[in-house]
Amino acid sequence: MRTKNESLMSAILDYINGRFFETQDVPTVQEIADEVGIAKSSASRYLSEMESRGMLRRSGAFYGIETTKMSKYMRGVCIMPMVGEIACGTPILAEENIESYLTVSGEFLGQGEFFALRAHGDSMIGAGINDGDYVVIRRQSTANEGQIVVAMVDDGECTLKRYYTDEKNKRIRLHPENASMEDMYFDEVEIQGVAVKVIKNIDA
Amino acid sequence: MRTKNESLMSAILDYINGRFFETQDVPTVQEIADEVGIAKSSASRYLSEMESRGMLRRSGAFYGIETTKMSKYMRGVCIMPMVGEIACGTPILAEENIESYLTVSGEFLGQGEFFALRAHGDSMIGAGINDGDYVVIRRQSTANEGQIVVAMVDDGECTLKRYYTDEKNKRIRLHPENASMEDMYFDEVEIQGVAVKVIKNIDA
DNA sequence: TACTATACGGAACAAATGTTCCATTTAGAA
DNA sequence: TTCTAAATGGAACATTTGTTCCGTATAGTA
Repeated sequence: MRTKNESLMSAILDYINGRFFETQDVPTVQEIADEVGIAKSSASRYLSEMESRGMLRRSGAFYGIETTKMSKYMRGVCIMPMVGEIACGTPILAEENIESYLTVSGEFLGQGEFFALRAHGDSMIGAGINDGDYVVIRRQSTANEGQIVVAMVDDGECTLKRYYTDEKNKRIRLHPENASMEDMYFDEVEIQGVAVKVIKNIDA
Repeated sequence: MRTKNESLMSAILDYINGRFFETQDVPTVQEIADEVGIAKSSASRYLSEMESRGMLRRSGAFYGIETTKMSKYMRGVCIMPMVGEIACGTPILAEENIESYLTVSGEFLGQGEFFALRAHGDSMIGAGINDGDYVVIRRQSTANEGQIVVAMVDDGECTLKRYYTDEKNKRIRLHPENASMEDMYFDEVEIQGVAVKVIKNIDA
């Protein structure tokens, strides 16, 4: 008898994963066949065998291959806009403000909708947020006492400060983490989200 | 006469972008037609019109739609493995060490191959790297004086330290950024990469 | 060596893709 | 209202998809 070609299977798996991690797409059966040098029908048969062995799963009829490595990558994937300068008065996530995108997968961020904002100035230096750092924000319109928030104040400007409420005066206090700056008070601010992570460059 | 339906085009564009940013795939012409409530042939015609207007591009025959927003996202995309605990002696990027993946796009990282490592301990606290932070590493086997490197030392352990060479003694000095720890000296270390970014959680 | 179960490759297949053609409908102008 | 150019929708089309069938080649065993 003949034995199943194990090394061929791992070659196929490697090819699928490699393709996916390079171009984010999935090869067709024909492409797999060409790659490893077998007929399309054989490739199809191999894929079936590999599926029954749990090496991959196939969803629908077309383009449905998913390997465990891909699943690991896909798990809870979320595309996060990276916002640089915010044009005055525009909504934060307006198209023109978005510099690029970051796709985050796994349990890295948890539930929610996120975006990243490039910090400007030194007002939060005490919280470890320096000029030029990216701050990952979870979108939400409320905040707890002492959280770092992105708030839009009267003039349409966005600012990153620590958030406090003043029960007595019914006012909101935005507190910069910088001894040389003073707190700002507002009757109302529009909270855009809460900071959850900072991405810093390492000055080499 | 009749005029072209501009709002339908932007609806189509929104659908394509929305689909892509949610599931990372591209809808078929039929799906687009169903979505906006027109015939497949009309959808095909709209796509051609939209392409000639520069709203999107179509590469090959199948599944070839790419919008400018997608291009912006795709630009220089790179999938970065996230490494947590490193099993002793295993290569850093061994499958079992990878917790999840981060896809980075745009000019965020620049050229190179990257991975992210969860920092362990307080040895680099002086450089702003705390326990549990993720450190983004550019893979390379050499380093400049004073750069923060991931080095594999004799026992197969990986460590994150500042890198110095001692010209006189021809030895390598790994310097922790923590006053309470002492420098370590080695005849040889295997540099895995150089730290370029830190991702920190915000303690809320 | 001879035998047999198995793997393989080519062709045929149904399903799905995007495109094209053409008759019909529609919206705007006269 | 009538007319006309343009947009629409349905059907037909070629292409590509993945699968199945069947005869052949192959590898391992006796």
